[in-house]
Amino acid sequence: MTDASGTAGDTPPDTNGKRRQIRPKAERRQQLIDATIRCIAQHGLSAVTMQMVTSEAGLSAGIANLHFESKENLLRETLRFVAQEYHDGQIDIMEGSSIPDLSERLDALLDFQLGRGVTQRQKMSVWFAYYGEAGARPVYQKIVSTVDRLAAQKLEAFFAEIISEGQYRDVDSRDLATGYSALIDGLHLGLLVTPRELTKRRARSVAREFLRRAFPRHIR
Amino acid sequence: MTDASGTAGDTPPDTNGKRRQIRPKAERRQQLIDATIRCIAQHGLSAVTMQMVTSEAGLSAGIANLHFESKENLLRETLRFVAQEYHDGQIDIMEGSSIPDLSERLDALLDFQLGRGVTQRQKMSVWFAYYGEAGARPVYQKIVSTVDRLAAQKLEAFFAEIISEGQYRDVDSRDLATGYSALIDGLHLGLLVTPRELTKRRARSVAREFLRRAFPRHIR
DNA sequence: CCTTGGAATGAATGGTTATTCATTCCTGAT
DNA sequence: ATCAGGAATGAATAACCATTCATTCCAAGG
Repeated sequence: MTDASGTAGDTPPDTNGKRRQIRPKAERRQQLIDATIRCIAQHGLSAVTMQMVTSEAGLSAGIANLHFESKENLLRETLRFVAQEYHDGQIDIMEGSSIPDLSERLDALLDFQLGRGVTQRQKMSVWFAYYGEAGARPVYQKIVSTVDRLAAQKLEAFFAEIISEGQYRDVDSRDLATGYSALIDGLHLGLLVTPRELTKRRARSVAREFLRRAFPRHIR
Repeated sequence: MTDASGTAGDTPPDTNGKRRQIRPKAERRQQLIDATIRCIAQHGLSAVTMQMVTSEAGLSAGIANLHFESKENLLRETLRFVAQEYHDGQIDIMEGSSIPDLSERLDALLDFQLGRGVTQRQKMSVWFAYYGEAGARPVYQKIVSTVDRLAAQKLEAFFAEIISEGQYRDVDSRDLATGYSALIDGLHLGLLVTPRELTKRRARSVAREFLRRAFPRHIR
């Protein structure tokens, strides 16, 4: 980790080294949130300390309390960020005028939900760490509920479009959306806890099968 | 909670009061595990302290370290207990010669998985609290994996029976079992985190719908 | 009734951690 | 080049917590 400040040049234009750096507030906050995510993934939510986070961010001990008022605040904002990121991604795809074909859009959604970005252990760990605490912390429940509700509505509307286009009978878009969301959550859980038994490839195939049974004319 | 020791009798046969009570080792262990479950559900895994647990159990501070060597041990044994209980219940039903009819057995399984016993907030909270930490703690992963694998095999075999009896085509029992398990997990998660949006009744209906689409001649 | 093994207690201990704040020293404005 | 504002630092502090163990006292056997 000791980088090359080498011999002569003492103030090179690069941004590394141990010199104190002053950065915009927003940037520091994000830097700390990112570090928090890594720490939760690596050590588990219950083992995360402020020292750990600030050290992971490469900053000094007191800085997290400077930018977030308390540890609780930092954790809350970290959850908010992860939840937002996930749901924004989903909604972007579902509203997406970028992909006019419904079949392709369905595929894109599946790709996003079980693809590289979301199923990185890091993000999944954070996700479920908070879920685990949600039963006891109304604050967490509220954050997740808020973003979740919007995503659920969009998904329901999206499924309704597909049902209409495919003339599917005996299918309720709301129940189907709930089931699909639950299935995806459950698959994420499986990927996190029993990666040996459930590979990413098989998770995708299982989810695809669910959709195929509901929308046979839109999948495959 | 102060019960009727009433007036005179100072050594009644009841087990209450504040008097020091000596009990078998196994009983104390279970008492502490039960208290741990209640504490995790109420305060969240990361907030549980030994004081909290022993006080909840109505015992003295040092007793948890006496019967379990450490806090880590207590938490590990608590997870093992909850995992066992859940999977034993499932397996009992699936192996159940007590219910010969496959349709009825399927219903019984659903009843168990989304019925009173399992979906009590207490048990769900504990379940997901550990899942949240599993990403960072191989010990937890192992405990869950072990019981999970057995239950998954039984479920696959059970589904295979149904597929055979119903002559269902284009259905893979393994993928279906994985999907069903994931769906149930996801529904539990929804019941825990967003109880406002997902009622127990609707969760059951969603799961039932999944099974009906796979085994139309066995459901309804 | 007395004795004794060991279950249970709870005050004390030592280690850990969130938070504070006096000090340092970048950085942009003048 | 100088200066003021405030971002960043990190040592100090106070609170908390798991664990220990000397002491207490229940209960079974004699």
